Amino acid sequence: MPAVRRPRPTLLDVAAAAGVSKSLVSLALRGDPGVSERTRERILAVADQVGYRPSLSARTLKQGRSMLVGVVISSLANPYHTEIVASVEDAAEAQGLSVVLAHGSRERHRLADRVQQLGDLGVDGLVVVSSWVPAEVLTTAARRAPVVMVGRTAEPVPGIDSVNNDDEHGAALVVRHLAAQGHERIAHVNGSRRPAGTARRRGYEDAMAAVGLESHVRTVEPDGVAELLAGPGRPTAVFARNDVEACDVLDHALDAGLAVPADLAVVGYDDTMLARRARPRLTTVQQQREVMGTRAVELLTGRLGGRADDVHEVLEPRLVVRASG
Amino acid sequence: MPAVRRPRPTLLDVAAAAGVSKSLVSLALRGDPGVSERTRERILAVADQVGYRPSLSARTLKQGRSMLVGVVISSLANPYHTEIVASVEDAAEAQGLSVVLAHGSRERHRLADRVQQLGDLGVDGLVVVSSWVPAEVLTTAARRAPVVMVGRTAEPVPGIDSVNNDDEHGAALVVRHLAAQGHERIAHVNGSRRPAGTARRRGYEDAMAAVGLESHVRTVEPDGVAELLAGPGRPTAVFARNDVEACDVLDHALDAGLAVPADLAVVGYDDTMLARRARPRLTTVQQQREVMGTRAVELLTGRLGGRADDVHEVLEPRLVVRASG
DNA sequence: CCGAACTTCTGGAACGTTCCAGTTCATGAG
DNA sequence: CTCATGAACTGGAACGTTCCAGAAGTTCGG
Repeated sequence: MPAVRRPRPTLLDVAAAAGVSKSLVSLALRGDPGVSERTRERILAVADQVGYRPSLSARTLKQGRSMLVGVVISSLANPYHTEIVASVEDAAEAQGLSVVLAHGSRERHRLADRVQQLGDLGVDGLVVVSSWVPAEVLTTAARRAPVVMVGRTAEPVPGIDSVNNDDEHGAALVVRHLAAQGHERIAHVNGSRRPAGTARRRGYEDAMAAVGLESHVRTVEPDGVAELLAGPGRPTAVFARNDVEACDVLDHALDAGLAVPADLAVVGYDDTMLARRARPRLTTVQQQREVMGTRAVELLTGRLGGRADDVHEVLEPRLVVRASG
Repeated sequence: MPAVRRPRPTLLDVAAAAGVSKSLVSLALRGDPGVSERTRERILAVADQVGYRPSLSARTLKQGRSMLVGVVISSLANPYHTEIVASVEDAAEAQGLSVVLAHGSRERHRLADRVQQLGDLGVDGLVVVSSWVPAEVLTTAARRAPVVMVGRTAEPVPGIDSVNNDDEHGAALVVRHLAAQGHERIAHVNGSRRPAGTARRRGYEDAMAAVGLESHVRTVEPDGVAELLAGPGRPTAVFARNDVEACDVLDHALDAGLAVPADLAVVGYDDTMLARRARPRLTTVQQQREVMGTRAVELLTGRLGGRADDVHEVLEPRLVVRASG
């Protein structure tokens, strides 16, 4: 099989083979009612037989829309992000939109490049699952197609919608849960200066104060965990800013010979598959991921329908209590 | 900021604003040497100022190529797949190609749809990171753009190149390693009927025979692990077909009160981040993932350069010994 | 001072669609 | 028999690029 790559057949080829005009082929393939049953069938058969496939570039160029939603994600390694992507995809598909994914790991400018690239491709909307994209890049992109930030909302950017969970509230849920179990020395592991991290830290601090534990507030960087668990006044509970870091805490606890949750309660955030795999199973905060995807796509179509005012959707997170604390 | 979406500026708009012809703008933006320095700078400035961005649909339509590589992946949840994608992306970028990703989880036909879709989009090459795509879909796709299967190679498909590791050999490495440590009752957990699973099973069986342990060959489905570890003649070592299932084995060992590796050695396959996170750290088989991406892109460009014969690249896997066995 | 050679720029055709304005032809009302 | 109606189909323009052939303008050897 020599795998000869000849120029792909076009509408004209199909038209010639079927003995009709290109316009009629176009109409038939798109299921236009004004084509007689007999001819439609014949055209479909011919198209199939010559292996015709439409050119999305040509269609996009002519129609000015692509029926494509671009999704930009900063890392494929973070299950939280990828799980959101899946929910966006399901929602888009339900609207007859297809999703193309781009990820720009490592450097920040690569992410920005990918946003532009998807824009150049002609997507009808853009979902950004990362707070790591400069605001001006988003604003520029939004001149051509609506943009929604999902899951990792940065400061609101004018003209850009967002869907997120209430990180402060989620953190408060954790603190109240731990406090209710009698924990007082509740530490927080959080090395992030980005919006979600900041909000969770603030939620932790405020909630600690609200339950009268402000004197026990103690926030450490991820690489300070070993030290945190070694000291004499070590905490009885640790709330980590996400599941990944919670797993690291579990790991350190194991090294330090601490039983979880007997000696140390550990709680994460995001309810990713890491939480469901960890031993003991991780107590964590669940965001409504499927709702996120659905709402994101709704916001896009809303913009395409002409809505001009910004919408910032905030979903209520839910505490999932498992074995770790 | 009302986020008004006006029609994007085109070459003609830039040309008008700069007082030159559209052709010259095109040349200037693409860095053609036949444009005088002065004019180029002026054009670039104007383009920037009106916010011009090229239309990839128009360019692809005219040029017949998109400088895009499509990557199709069956699941974002499998770290093995996503880590391959990252390596493909790096390699493509180094060649001036951009990557668009599509994933079709769940049903098989969705995956096939995404392959077609990327083809319709006009990608110059397709990398399929999944053995779950029907051969005839690949063959059809290959008529328009070269296709390479990576990492989960199915039976060779005529006209389709592939890059994979030697699963049989990898399995043999594991068996030899365990046997050398004195293990005899080495069981195999493998519920996959797909090519990689089958090859690893065969590699396990053959290697067991080669070290004189054919009487201890015992292969179980993933849901038979609890039973496997409970019985009286339980194995002293388990080789799982991938890291995910190895982690499940670790989980069951914990439930059964077995110490790893003292009571039970556990070995995985793929060397994903799961192996690096598990406790104890998982002994596993590493495939040369970066090489995979590079070779995959090389195979694509080779085809684009006119190569007609199929290439099936087989990389040698490497055993990574960690704490679990 | 002619024209060759080069540099710099331009206009139009083409890529594969969609869409609009028609055209053709049969049907049936008057 | 005529003409309006509608069903079925067609031709050409347009979308935003690229690319080719060629048009200006400039330089320079003879």
